[in-house]
Amino acid sequence: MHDVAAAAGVSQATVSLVLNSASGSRFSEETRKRVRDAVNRLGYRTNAHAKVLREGVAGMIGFIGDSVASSPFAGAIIEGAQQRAWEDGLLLLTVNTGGDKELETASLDTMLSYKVAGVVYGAMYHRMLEVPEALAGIPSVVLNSQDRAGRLPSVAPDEVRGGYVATRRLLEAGHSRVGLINIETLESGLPGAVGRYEGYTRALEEAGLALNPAVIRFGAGNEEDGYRYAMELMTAAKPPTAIFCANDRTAWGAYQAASELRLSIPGDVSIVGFDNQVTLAPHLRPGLTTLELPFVAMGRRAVDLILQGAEPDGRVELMECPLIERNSVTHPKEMP
Amino acid sequence: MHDVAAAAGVSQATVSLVLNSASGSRFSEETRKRVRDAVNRLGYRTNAHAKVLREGVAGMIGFIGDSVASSPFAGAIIEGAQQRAWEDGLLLLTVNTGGDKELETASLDTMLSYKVAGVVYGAMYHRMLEVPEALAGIPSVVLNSQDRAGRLPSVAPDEVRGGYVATRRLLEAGHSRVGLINIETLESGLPGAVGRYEGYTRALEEAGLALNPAVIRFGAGNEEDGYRYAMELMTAAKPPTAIFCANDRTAWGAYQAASELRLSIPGDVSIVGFDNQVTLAPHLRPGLTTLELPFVAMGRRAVDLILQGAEPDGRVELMECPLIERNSVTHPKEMP
DNA sequence: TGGGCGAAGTTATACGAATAACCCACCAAA
DNA sequence: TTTGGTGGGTTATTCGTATAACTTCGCCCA
Repeated sequence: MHDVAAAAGVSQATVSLVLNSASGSRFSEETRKRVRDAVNRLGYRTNAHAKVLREGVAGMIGFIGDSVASSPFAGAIIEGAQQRAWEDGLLLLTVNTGGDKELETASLDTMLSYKVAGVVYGAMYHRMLEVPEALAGIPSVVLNSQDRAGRLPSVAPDEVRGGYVATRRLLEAGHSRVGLINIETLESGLPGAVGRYEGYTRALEEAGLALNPAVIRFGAGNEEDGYRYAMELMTAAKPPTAIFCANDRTAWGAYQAASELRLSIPGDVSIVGFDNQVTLAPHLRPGLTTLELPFVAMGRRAVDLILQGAEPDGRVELMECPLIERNSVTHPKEMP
Repeated sequence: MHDVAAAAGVSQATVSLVLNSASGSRFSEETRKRVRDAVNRLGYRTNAHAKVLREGVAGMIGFIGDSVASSPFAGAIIEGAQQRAWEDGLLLLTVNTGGDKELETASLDTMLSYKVAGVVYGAMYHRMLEVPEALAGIPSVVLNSQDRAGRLPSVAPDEVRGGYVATRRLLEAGHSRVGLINIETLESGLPGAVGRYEGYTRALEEAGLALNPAVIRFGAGNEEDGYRYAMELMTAAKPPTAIFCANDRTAWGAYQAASELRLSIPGDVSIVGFDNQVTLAPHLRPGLTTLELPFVAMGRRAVDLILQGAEPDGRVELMECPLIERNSVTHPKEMP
């Protein structure tokens, strides 16, 4: 900057003031031009560290994730966060801890050294987690999970509403025997599993239908169990006419079962999934109607909160999972 | 740091020297202890910006990607890069441009303001690309792609060798009629498509087999085309006994065709894929034998090069794609 | 007796920018 | 003539750290 000043024949302070033009038309147009020319000529770029040193806070937001970047889908979370950050001219300082607590502490420490404006603590899948104490010191929010201690604000998908919407979609198509292949809830206590189940029961209840254990199964959330339980359900005496699979992989398994039983989807059985996995849902035949986890929106929202100062008020913001219509749902074949 | 100095009853310089202990046993053990105690008591953390300001270069590496973070698989590239960077205590400053050139320029500019030690310019899939000029100024490497201008060093998968290994795997199992469903090469010029094809032809040649256009197809690399062309190949007069599908999605399509034709994999036809997509390859039945794109290794290697200074020597480092054995390959049914 | 030396610290300065406070010339109004 | 205001700058200081250069003290040896 001193070089620029010299080249423009003014003082360093003038250069700074002109560049940040905070002070309106404090300087003559001619001087301003000389400064700008010199800047371009010398290819000057302001040193961000000097700036931060003076101002106290950096134009960076820390992002700590367990394995977010390498997870096939949750990566979109980073994209959302980064988009939002950039809208305010901030960059993301990212770390994938892979669950390594030591790395987590150390990298968080480094981030704090860099005076990040805040920290997003993201998780690969929705759960309750322990957050590092050091986060208490600066604006921070838990993303795609919730702070077990209930202190930091969290942003997470609205699983209950998701389960409700999925089920309603089937009910409104005219189905009354709606099966469910969920992820095991009790042991895992996963908000996704618990919430989707709750949404399912709520929708049935609201429609005046009784919960029927005969058409409900709990599995591991993979295609094996999807296959196995769909097989069970569809070969039973009174098979359901529609199944809500609490994730897309389970739905894939159900597709395989249907194919093996020579049942058509959605002709013989309608299916709704959950997750909208881009490598799967659009490519199944027929395309899978499913709910999308709003990763990008959640990422954006988390940074939003940081930029607003993110008090540790323990609030949990649940974001809606949009229904993605494809072709796996229709009305039941015959209304018995 | 001045506070720490005051608390320990020494000068700021002493604190700095003790903390960086570069000067060996310059200070008495007692003084060192007093300093360390004061540091802990006050929860002092060195200000990274002041440090960078003095030293000129930051402990950060920039990562610019087109859509790497949001791509379901290439995200692993970031993980590798970050792992390697952290081994030297550096953090990653990441940006996803989504192809937006303006954002790219602007964020790169910001990174340079932050005096990053280098920049990794990563791509979602292997191709030739234009790199921003500003990269010329600092150590930088192109990752999972190549610099069209041939200036920056690149790290990319060895597609030719991958195609060769895949094909050899089938030849060594005893197949002599090995089909290929590749991605269209001519128009796209994609290194992946071109390279895998070359590897295929090389393996056949080496085995003394003639290239047989009747068992070769070029598609879009999706499951539709995989299905269609596998159908064509397997219903022909002399069907191949094995097919190398140049990506996993194509292989998935081939599985569907086989299923429809009531052909068993690998009993009636062996299949090798490419990509080792974690959401797909292990979940197909039978598990798909395929080649893995070495994302983590490539990410690591790119940062390695940066840390070594990464001269713009235009070198291209090709990294081997490991063969992932599952259950889609066996020897041909009968040797005609 | 004084010079040399090592141990243990301290002082002073630079890194690059932002900004409060000051300065000076010139003009208008009293 | 004095006072005051204003346009157009400049000077000096601050942020937090690293480190070269210097100081001080005690001890040993010629």
